Amino acid sequence: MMFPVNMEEQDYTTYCREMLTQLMTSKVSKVCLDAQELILTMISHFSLDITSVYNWSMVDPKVAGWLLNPDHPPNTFTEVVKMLWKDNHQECDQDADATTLLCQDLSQLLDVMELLRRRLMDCDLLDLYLNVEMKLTPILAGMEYHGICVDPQRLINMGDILKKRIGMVESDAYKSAGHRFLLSSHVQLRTVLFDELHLDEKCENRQKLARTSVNNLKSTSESVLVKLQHLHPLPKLVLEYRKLEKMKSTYVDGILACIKEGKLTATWDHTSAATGRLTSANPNIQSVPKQPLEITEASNKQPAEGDKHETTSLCAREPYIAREGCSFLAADFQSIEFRLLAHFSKDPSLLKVFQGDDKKDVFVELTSQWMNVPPGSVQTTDRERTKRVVYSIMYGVGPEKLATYLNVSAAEAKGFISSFLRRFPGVSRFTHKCIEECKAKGHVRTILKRWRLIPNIKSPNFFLKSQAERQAVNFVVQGSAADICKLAMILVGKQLVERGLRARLLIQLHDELVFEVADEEVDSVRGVVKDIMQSDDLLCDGKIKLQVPLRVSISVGKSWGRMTDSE
DNA sequence: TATATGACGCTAGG
DNA sequence: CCTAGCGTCAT
Repeated sequence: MMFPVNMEEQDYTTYCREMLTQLMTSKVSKVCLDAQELILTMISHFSLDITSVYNWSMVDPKVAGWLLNPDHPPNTFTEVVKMLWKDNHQECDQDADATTLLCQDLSQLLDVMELLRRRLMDCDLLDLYLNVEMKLTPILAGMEYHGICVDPQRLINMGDILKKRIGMVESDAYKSAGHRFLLSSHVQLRTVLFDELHLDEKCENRQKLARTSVNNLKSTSESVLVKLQHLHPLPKLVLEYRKLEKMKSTYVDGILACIKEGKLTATWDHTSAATGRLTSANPNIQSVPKQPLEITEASNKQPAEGDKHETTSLCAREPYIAREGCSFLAADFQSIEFRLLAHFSKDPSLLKVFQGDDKKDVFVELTSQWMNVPPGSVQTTDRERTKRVVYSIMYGVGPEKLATYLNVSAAEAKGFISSFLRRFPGVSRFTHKCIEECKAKGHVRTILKRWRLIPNIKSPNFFLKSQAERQAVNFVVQGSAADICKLAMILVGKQLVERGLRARLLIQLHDELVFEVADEEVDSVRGVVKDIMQSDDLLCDGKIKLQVPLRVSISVGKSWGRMTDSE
């Protein structure tokens, strides 16, 4: 590349912008470590329009390394080199000189990428790499650049309300425990609950209380406190304290700390989830609570009237506001993981649940099929239970954990699972197929051939082997859903640009996309987004056929906390 | 004595 | 099942 020296600064910037833009849109292969960061830098530095970077294409060695070994992605170029080198010459493992030399010489970048390309090809991952992952990179850079507007004053107000309430709950907790202690410390709480108050011994019909996973100590988690809350006032107070504290520390103070120049800019990480999902950090915007937190605020105006309480509802998503003249538009794949389970299992009864009327509630339909009762007479509790059972099977969790979710005995939970699997035998066939495939090949694959290596599938250790089996099944479902959502991001992005619509993707919540849209274009964008996400062509121009239709629900609002369904 | 780091437990989202 | 992030507690 040539850079002229005798140029005015403005001309120079223009020159660089033009040249780099031409380079980026050219057919020449460009290898770039951390391509997402480069694109973001270029957008900011040259004030480029996001839409102009969507067709940039580069290849990034780190993303390639992650696809090849998603559980241990390389974090630096050195690690990429090590990864290739280790696998190619396993015998001469200890020769560090060659490695460091290779890393220092960036002229090796092309060779490394060529090696990676060959490995991707051999592993049948090249198509996924070039046509999905690398096309996603500019979209992620755009999301980082765009950011989200947050009203800091709203957050500060929420923080004040929370602080007041936390103080009250704290003093109530000290009273009921009989002394002060660090309420946020699970270690101290454990001694108070079990050594001082002996609540575990008083527990009704000797329910099994959860243990901590590493040290096998008595747990103080939510499921335990729920079981203890009728024996003593303290557990309930701790539960409330934790909810308030979580909200304040993570979703008020934590978010406030991430606001820069009036907007929230999260980092979107392409390679940190082994399942192929995206993650966001600083802040993790994917975990901002959906459900509002109900708090009872003691009225301080009329203390004479005694027990007057006001209940306030705090919604963590409320302070997220669309820019002037814009609205948020959220598009949500309805129970996509469950639909994929039906697709993979090919179970006729399960498939039937997703065919026909879109307005039907799938969990009501499923409960009806399972229990042999008409959909009209399915109870809400039965519906919830069905949902839990389905997700437990998909996640591969055993009867013990399902029992804690449902608050029933392990034997009952086991009964639900086996009854479900008897009624929908395709599901068992699918899970067994996953496990067998994994045993035979050492890995499993998603619908777009993304893979995960699971060596523990042959472990002699029962716990490790069982965990590996759950991971194998879960990866196929969760990873395939991630694949489909990535395709949606790419195709919707492309279509919006082609139609010249002013809609920008802000957030991806695994099975949901949130856009910011100019008010006058909401209707057009809604149409485009829904059509594409529900289209049979979404999966590689229809080359891959799903056994079930995908359904998308749309909601629109000025605040992320107040979104209303929209046909 | 003061502060940095890593393991652990818990909980928000999906 | 898999993420991020906050808080304790030991080192």
